[in-house]
Amino acid sequence: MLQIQLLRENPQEVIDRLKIKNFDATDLVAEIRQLDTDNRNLKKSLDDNLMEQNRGAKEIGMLFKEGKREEAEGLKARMAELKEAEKTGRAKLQELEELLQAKMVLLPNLPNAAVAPGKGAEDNEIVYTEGDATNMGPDALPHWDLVKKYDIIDFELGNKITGAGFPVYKGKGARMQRALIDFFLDSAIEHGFTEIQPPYMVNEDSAYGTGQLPDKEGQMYHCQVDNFYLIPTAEVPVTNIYRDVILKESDFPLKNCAYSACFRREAGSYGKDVRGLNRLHQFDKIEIVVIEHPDRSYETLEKMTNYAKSLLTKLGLPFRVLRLCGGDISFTSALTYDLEVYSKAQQKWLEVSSVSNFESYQANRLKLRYKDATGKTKLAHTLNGSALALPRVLAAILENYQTDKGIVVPEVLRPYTHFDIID
RNA sequence: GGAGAGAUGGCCGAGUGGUCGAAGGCGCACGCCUGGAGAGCGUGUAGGCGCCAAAAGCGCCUCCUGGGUUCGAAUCCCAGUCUCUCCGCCA
Repeated sequence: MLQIQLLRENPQEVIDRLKIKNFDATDLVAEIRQLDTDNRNLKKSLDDNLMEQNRGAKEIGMLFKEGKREEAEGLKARMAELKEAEKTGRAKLQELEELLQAKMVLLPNLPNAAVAPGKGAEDNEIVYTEGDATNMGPDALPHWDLVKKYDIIDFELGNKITGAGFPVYKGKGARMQRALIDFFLDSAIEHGFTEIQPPYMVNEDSAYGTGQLPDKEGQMYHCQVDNFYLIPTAEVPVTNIYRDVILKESDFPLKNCAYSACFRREAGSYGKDVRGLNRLHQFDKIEIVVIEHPDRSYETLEKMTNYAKSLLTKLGLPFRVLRLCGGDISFTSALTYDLEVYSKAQQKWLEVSSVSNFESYQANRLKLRYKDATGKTKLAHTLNGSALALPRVLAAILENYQTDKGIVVPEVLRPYTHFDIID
């Protein structure tokens, strides 16, 4: 959520910058400003009422003590009037506040100045490429054939047990998963991240705190009996650690990493992109989450992106980095880099990481703040990124490392897999 | 699942109708003291919102949450949530 002060002080800037995200905020901003004014006026009159009541109550106490009964009774009558006005004022204020809040969450985060305008994925800017992204011969198999050939992932079985999008990893497939998780976690720890094992279900407050609610409700699995949500990413529980927290400046940066299974309903995605490991309802991911001082968050974004890049380099996968354009960047992000690996058999770029700076947008909802040098409380900045999401990394490894003899395990993973080929 | 106890500031803990945003202690910060440290002494130490150009100042709200009683609620009543203990079940 944006800070309302921004709309008070500089509404035009908000409108202009949101244009980059192809979002026309003109009417919404006007509406919010009106609501905000009404809200403050009402609050003022309610406060005045309450002040009179507070004073009156004290006075009545005094009057009774002094034995001035009639005077006290007279005041009581006045109090009854005030109370009546208070009731209507309160109801109206609550209504206004809820409406204001509901409108505020409709405003996306402002994009950073580096975000280029654009319609969609095709307008993203390639800022870096690495490795050999040429295609393999016509004999190269896509991973959904490879996993059958070597019997390491069983989609049919997942179908039987649960449904589409819940694959079963078997034998060396399962061990590859475990190796990747360990490799990613160990690397993150080496880079100064603290490992967290979060809950896989969160309550409503947490889902709201990171912005999954009220918007993306349909994207999460909901456990209705207890009103819990299955996490779509570890970002949700890990960031919510800091909900309602006030940090010291010296606490920055807070660097956490977490492995978790992620659950996504993916309502509305069909077609060829969902084939094999490309899009699943349950998948594994290592997430890095950083809470940072506003002055340093962009520096940190670069570091996080570089860190994610280093993982792909070590795995020997060709990849590129995109700076997302206004049309493709998420609602809540100010600047996002996507990392895509090249899958030689599918002849396609696959997104394996997305690293974003949310600036204070998430922090505002989370009430995640810090005290600055002068003792003022201010909103912190939050950042997160995948480092990395497993299924597509695995898909790329399987495809790019296939040989006549089997799938060669990338060097860095061998200490974790304890085997060097899948055959 | 059954029975009971509880929820107060960063923490511990007092407070059962008004002068309580809240004693006292711990912690923390600053100052004095010291060669330095400790001890000791002193001062300060929640958050949100509004009025104000801003600071100062003033006002409102917050003692788990939401209602209620009352002129007045941390304190009384109702509902809910959470935590703890015991029993049962269980990886």
